[in-house]
Amino acid sequence: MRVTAEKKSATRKRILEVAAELFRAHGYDATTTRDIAVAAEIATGTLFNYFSTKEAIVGALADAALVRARVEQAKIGAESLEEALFALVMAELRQFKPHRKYIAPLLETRLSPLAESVDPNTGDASRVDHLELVDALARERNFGELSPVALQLYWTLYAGVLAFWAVDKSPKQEDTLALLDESMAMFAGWLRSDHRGSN
Amino acid sequence: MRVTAEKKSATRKRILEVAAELFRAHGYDATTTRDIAVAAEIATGTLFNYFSTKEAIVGALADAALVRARVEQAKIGAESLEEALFALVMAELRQFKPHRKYIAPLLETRLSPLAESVDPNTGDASRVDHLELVDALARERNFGELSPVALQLYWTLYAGVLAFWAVDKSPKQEDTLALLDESMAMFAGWLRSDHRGSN
DNA sequence: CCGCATTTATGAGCAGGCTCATTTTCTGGC
DNA sequence: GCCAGAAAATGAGCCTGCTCATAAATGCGG
Repeated sequence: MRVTAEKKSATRKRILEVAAELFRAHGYDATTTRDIAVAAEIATGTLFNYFSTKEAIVGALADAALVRARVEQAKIGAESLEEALFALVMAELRQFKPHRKYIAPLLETRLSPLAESVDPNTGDASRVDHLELVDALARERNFGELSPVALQLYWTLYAGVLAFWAVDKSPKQEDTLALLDESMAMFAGWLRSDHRGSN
Repeated sequence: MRVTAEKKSATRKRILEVAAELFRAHGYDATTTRDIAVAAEIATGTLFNYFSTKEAIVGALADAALVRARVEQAKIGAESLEEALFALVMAELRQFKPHRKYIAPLLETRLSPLAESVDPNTGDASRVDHLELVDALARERNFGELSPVALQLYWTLYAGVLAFWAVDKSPKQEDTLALLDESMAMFAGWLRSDHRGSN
């Protein structure tokens, strides 16, 4: 039973490795699920015992990156809310970087609030996690609990930054930094004027 | 030649009509291109002589709605920038309303800045148009020309509102109005503090 | 060791978006 | 009318994500 469990997780790992490699080499669309299965030395059907969807494979790669980003973020001390949010997103972008070329299709479906309508046990756990962290960072700095509208606005801005980053053609994606900076400044400024003011 | 041209545009119109009807009745995914072709009394292949993609059909429906929205918007006089932008987006939402149930898949690909990377002669004409109008509205009210970052931020907020609206479950989508209001207030406030201040 | 149950792997096959070689329809000059 | 060339229509068929009936593999009580 243990041997089998190990083999199973080894297969899963192998799928993720070969998929990442193929996606990086040929892009998301040009990599077929059959390609991945062959490279991982399993049957096509078996692939779908491990991941319910082609997109779920990229999703798993992204989740792993987000976990690493969270660890990185926890080490950073930031004064203002702007700085803390900036650092949070930067940590994620650093981890996403190797996957930048093929992660776009995932971002579209995963960042969109359109995805939120589906049942809550799906992959929007990462969104909930992220928003909880943002809320905690705001509370630590004496902003009240963030309203649903505030969270929605934050998420929109966050999604906008990631989407921009995915296609940012400036040499080192420095344009994304500028956008992120302005986005977080805008959000924090709005929070202070529109919310604290009425507290 | 003229007769033919008329017949061609009649076919196009017929495709759009039956597609809208089928999408409304069964949703975007459940409606196949074969269904549309049968309902329009043409062959599957012919459908793709008129629209290069299934999504392009929804795109054409959306474009028509946007044209009507623009007409509606031109009639509205608004004082502040917030009010003008609010009115602009409201006009679009009113026109999109009949298509709300099936328009979501289109929004994902069309609103995302991810789409901007492709060549500029594609469907992002509507984005350029919209942003030019926003820029004009801002100029009329003595904001300077909007910077690329400002336009990017605006577009992100706009996309966030539309995406929210598409899945808004409040009875009359009144939650969308609140979000739109806050979004535009945030944007206009940021414009004033961050940009005019340094002029 | 041996059935037996449960879990996992397999690949033929389906569905649906889209293509393209072929056929049909149209047009303009004689 | 009639014919050549252009434009449009056609539907068989390709590709690819995904499913599902079937077959192996594994674990376990006796």
